[in-house]
Amino acid sequence: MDESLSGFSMKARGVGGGCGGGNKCGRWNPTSEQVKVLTDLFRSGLRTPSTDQIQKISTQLSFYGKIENKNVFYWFQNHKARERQKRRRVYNVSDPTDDEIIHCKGKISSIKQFGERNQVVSEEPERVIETLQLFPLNSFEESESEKLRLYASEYNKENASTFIYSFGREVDNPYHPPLDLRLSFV
Amino acid sequence: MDESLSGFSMKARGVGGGCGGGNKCGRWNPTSEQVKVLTDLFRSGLRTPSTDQIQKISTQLSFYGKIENKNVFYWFQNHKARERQKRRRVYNVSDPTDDEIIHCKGKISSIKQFGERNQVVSEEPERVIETLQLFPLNSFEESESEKLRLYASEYNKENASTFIYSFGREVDNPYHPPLDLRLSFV
DNA sequence: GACTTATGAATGAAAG
DNA sequence: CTTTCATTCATAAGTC
Repeated sequence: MDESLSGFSMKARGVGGGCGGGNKCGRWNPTSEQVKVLTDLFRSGLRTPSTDQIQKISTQLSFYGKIENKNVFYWFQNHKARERQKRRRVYNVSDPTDDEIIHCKGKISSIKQFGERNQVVSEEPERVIETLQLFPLNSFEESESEKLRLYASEYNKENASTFIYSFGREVDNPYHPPLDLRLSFV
Repeated sequence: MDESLSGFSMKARGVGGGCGGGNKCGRWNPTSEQVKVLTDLFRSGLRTPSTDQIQKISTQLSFYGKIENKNVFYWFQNHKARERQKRRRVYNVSDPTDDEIIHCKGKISSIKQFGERNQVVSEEPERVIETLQLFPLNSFEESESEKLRLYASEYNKENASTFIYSFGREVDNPYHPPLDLRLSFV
C-alpha cells in the first residue's frame, strides 16, 4: 500500500518497479489510475486545461500518487501534441497525391516585428467538446470575478538605465569585448 | 572552422554538430556560452530588452554561434514568461514532503554546469534589477525607475463550460469525491 | 544488456 | 503580456 500511494509511482501502468526503492528519480511516472483519469478527461474533450483545472485535476490525482501541477500540464500538452502529430503522419502516408492538404486553421500569422512562420499544417476537424457536464449542477454561485488585465508599465522604462555586461571569461575565447548595453545615460 | 562554433549547433546544446554541415534546420539552438550570457543578463535583472539592446546582445552572442535578433527577443520573452508560469504553477498540491526539484538532466551534456536556466521551482522573489553596471563608466546613474506590475486576473475566459468528471469506481478506493472542474457557469 | 519505443520534460517560435 | 504549438531532449519501460 505504501508505494502505491506515495511515491512517484514506482509501478507504471500496472507492473514493474521503476524508480527503485524511493522516488529519487526526478521524472514523474503516472500510475495507471492517473493515466486512466487523464485519458478519460482527454477523451471527454478536455484539451488544454486552465490553471484552475490543472489544479483541481492534480489535487484529485494526488490521491493515487505523487503528482504535481506541471505533470498534468505536460501530460495534456504532450497528449494533444502527439495526437495531432500522429494524425499528421497519417496524412503524409495515406494519400501522397495531392489535395486534402491545406486546410489551414486560419491562423496565417501576422508577421510580427521579428519573424514569421510559414507552417501550413493540415489539421483535422479535431472535434473538441468544450462543454461537458457529467453531473448537472444547477447553481451559479461563483460570482465571476472581473477579468481585467491591467498589465502596464515595464516597457522600455528600463531603457533609461545603463546596462553593461561583461562577457564571462570562463569560456576560452581569445578576446571578446564587453557587452555594453547602454542606451541612454542621463 | 567547424560548425561547433559557427553553425546552428543542432544537438546537445553546444557540443557536437547535429544538423550536418549546414544549418538546414530552422530552429536556433543556443550554445552553452550563449545560454550562459543570456541567463546572466536575465539574472542581472534584464527582462525585456529593447530593440537596441537586443541588437547589441545578438551581435555579441553571434561570436559564439549563429544567432538572430529574434532569437534573443524570444529567449527573453520565454524565459520571463516561464519563470512566472512556473511560479504560478508551483504552489503545489499533494505531497510537499520532499524535494520536488530534482532533475536528472545534465549528465551528458556539458551545458548544465554553467547555469541553472531551467531549474525547476526556484522560489526567487523575482528581483528585477533595472540598473546594472558592471563597468563604471560615468558618475551619474542609478536613476531608478519604478516598476509596478499590476497584472491581475487568473484569466479564465474560454472556459465558460462546466466540466465535471466523476472518478471511476473501478479502482478500489474507499471513497473519492468527483472531480469538479467547474470554472464558470454557462 | 544493448536497442527500441513510449512518454515526461523542456524550450524555441509564435499566436492571441 | 499570456497561452499555445512544434520540435527536441531525456529517460523509464518494453523488447529481443
